[in-house]
Amino acid sequence: MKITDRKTEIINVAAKLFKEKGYSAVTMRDIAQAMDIKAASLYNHIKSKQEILVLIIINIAEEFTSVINTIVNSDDATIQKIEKVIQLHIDITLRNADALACLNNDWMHLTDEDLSYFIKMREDYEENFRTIIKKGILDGDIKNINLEVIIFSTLSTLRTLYLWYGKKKSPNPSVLKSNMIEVLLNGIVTH
Amino acid sequence: MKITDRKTEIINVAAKLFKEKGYSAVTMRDIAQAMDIKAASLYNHIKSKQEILVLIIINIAEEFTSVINTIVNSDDATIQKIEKVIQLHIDITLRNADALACLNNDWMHLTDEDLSYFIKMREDYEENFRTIIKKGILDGDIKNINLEVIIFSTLSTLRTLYLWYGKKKSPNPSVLKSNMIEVLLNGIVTH
DNA sequence: ATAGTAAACTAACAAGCGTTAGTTTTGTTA
DNA sequence: TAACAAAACTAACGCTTGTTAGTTTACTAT
Repeated sequence: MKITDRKTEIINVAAKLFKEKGYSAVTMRDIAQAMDIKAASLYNHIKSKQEILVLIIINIAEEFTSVINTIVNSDDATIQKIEKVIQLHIDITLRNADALACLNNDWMHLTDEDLSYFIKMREDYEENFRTIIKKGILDGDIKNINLEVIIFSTLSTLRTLYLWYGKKKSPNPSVLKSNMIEVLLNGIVTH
Repeated sequence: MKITDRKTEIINVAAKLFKEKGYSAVTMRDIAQAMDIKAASLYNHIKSKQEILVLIIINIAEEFTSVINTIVNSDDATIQKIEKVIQLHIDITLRNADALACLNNDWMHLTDEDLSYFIKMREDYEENFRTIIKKGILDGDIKNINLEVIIFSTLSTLRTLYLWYGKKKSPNPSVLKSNMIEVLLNGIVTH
């Protein structure tokens, strides 16, 4: 068994291209060219273009689903739970930014069961996060302002980390984590 | 002169479709069908598919550019400037969410001068926002943590407002504004 | 009514798409 | 070295794409 077989290579190369131009604008010939082979050769390893997309997106979505379930069911305090969610997004961004970009931008090109499975996971993820925040508000740890504003302000920032992190002026991962926690929890204004 | 001529209609319909599936996945036949005409008829009004994309994106980008320049050059305090930037993003989101989605997701399908013009405007926009925050840090109004974390945490949230605002549980525009200001400036934790 | 124009139509094009079939090359194992 | 499997290749398919040419319809102003 090779460390990375050819199929995994295809998926990684495709994810990178999908990140740059989007699923629909990337052709099988583009992917092949990036691997220095012909398009037809790809089909020795994968079933279809769709399969590539599914493998990129569903794996990551399942990881998010699994980890947030653990966090929700833990007996951490609300603030600790939120910090772990932040940690989760940073971890996956660092490990697989291309796939994350693909999940964010191209999920709507999934079809049938894959699409509904993904949407279900995304809804459940948001509902889990909502549960965490709701309890925080009830306990007086989180401000009692519109729930959706809190949920999506936070998730938007975490979900689009891949868009900017890695450019020259960005901090190292541990500074990133502490700064993200500070900004998302306590804001940017001195007090 | 009609209130909305046919060309404007095409642009609005196209923006909506681009928001749902992305520029590359939407065909001229899709746009035509949504208007109950044939694809060839579109060419009585527009020059090409590319032109539609350019008209959708560049208009909005220029509006962002223009307004943030006014804000930067005003003599408002830093916090007021940030509040005006938040206002700007909310305004455009409410008025033209489809075009905003298109700008966020499909700008890379612009070509040549349009592409470089857009990238220049986006860089200038971020640099203007950076200038505001830098002064805030210097004056002691903004926390002295990594500049890029502050910039992109804030901009990420503002830029992806269109993704969730308008769903059932979201607040009315004036509550949205005050809550966004509270969350982005002071965070979500009680103190 | 006639002329003129705006905006629709039909038909078709060349290029590019994902994918398949059948064949050749490459590398490993008996 | 002969046999086998993995992974590349060439060639082509049926379909869709953006777009053009030429024509017809619908409306407005003379």
